[in-house]
Amino acid sequence: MEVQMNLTIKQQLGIKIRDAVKQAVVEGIFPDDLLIPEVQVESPKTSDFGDFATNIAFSLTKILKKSPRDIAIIIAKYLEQEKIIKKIEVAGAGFINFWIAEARLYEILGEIEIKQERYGSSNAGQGKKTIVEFLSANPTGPLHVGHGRGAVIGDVIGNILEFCGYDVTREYYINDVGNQMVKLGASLRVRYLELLGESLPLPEEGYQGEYMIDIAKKLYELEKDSCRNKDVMYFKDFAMSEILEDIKQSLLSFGVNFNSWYAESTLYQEEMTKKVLDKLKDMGYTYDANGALWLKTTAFGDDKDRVLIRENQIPTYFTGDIAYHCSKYNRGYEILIDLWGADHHGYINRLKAACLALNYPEESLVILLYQLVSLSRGNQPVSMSTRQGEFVTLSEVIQEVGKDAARFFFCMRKSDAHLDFDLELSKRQSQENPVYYVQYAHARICSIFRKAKESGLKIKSYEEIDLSVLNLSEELILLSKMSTLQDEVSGCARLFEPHRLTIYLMEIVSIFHSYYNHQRIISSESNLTDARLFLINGLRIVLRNTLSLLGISAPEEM
RNA sequence: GCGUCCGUAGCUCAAUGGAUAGAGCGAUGGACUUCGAAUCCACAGGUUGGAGGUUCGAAUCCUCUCGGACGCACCA
Repeated sequence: MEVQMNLTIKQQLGIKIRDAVKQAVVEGIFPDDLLIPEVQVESPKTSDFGDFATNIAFSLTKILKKSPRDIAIIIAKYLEQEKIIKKIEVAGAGFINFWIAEARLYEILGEIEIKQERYGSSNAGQGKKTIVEFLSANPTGPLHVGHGRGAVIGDVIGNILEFCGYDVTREYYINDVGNQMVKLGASLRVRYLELLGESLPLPEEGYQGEYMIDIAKKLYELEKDSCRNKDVMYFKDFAMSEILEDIKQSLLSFGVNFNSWYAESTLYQEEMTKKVLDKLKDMGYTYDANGALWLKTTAFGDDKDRVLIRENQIPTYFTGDIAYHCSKYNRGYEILIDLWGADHHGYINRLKAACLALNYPEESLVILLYQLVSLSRGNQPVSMSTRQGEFVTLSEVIQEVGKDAARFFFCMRKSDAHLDFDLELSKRQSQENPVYYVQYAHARICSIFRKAKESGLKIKSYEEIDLSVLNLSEELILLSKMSTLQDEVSGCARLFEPHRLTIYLMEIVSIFHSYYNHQRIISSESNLTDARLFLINGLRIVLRNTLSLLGISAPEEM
């Protein structure tokens, strides 16, 4: 069998199953006009049900008016001779279970040897220009733990899409315009004047956090008392650039890399906002009422119309956001992915409505939500108000539990589920955190190779090794699991669900640990040793590639 | 009041509409003279909040209901 470079085993099976159904049609066993449903090939939950399984018979029962079991038997008959299938079985009410031929499983190792760090990648995205906008936390304070979740999910989605062949930009939208920024400047001004001996009250809803005092001290060190008469805008600019610098630093230590920072103020400088407003007016989707300018978002599925320009003639945040999304389209992006905290969900319809009004294709804008993180320390809830300055910063958490553990933790959960981050628990369990379970497997494999090297063993190439000695069920299960990496990654990309990768890792690593505890990799049988070393080297690459998508290190020693 | 999301083992969470609902933590009992015990093995733990419905089949979809989180601005 030649090394199959393009299709995964799962994909191959899907095609063969479809062909089998077609063949049954050709031979008149199934009716000519049969509409073949999409073939679903799944990894069964237990290996008793084989390497893969399909439920195709169930989806045909209604059309064919036969029992699923009878249909399964018919289809299975056409697949018996397939070379990649070792054993086929009709089970349960009509599942078809497949065991894959060893020779096909061994090819996985050949494919890994060739592809190395690209193993698991694909070209599903066909280079489509994609922009993932995430985090976009207001530059009014340091990032807190809650931000960590959005940062990691966005970052990993970016990695996954890239690995699937999309041309990805990660962008941070900086809200540097508006009332809150004025309050930020005013708050700094008060803190600065305090240092000069003038005591003033903080502004209403000002920023009370201690970091503002630090920033004031820094300003004082640089400028002494020369800013006494500067206006609020001056203080705003200083505070914002300090805070942004701090945010960038936190992200760097968290392994999150944005390659684009887009300031809201740019939209006004480039008159994007005005252009968009004109366009919406020309299209007849706006009207005046109560002294304000409104957009008829209700015509596109929103609950109520929304204000574009307030009575005081200042555009709303919404207007800026429409212009911002136009700018993404204008910059040539075909797929726009926005990742928002779930507290913004009420905003979705409004933005989608605006993009529809401007004739952008509906499916090109994907808005993803992640549920907020509630923080607790033991049973005590911890407040996370930026304004009042009570929060645990992301940097502190990274320092306490480590980048890898924090990233893994945030990725373990489905993003639309609430997440309770218990600081006590995460610290207490830090040594037993699942991330170590995965990393330990990688380190263990590396350790075996150090041992092998000491004994003068080398990794031979795919061509040189007799892999047929790998015939234990654990070895075959491991291989079949390794074969699904690309399927897993593209599933994550399709559904925007990065947490599947952590689950994949846990599953495959648990097979490995068990295997390791029961079998010796390096033994006196040299053929077996060569083959097993080659097997775990392939696994090492699978682990490394998956961890790298998650932005988690794959240590050689721990 | 309206809307969105969530409710699964003691705890934190998995499970494309599929087979006997699974992991980890925690509890209990075992496994290092041998490639790393951050591991493995065994055992226990459930009316998937509740009630109806849809169908070959529901934790998943629909309706109602109970609990929780978050939204419902001419704030950002």
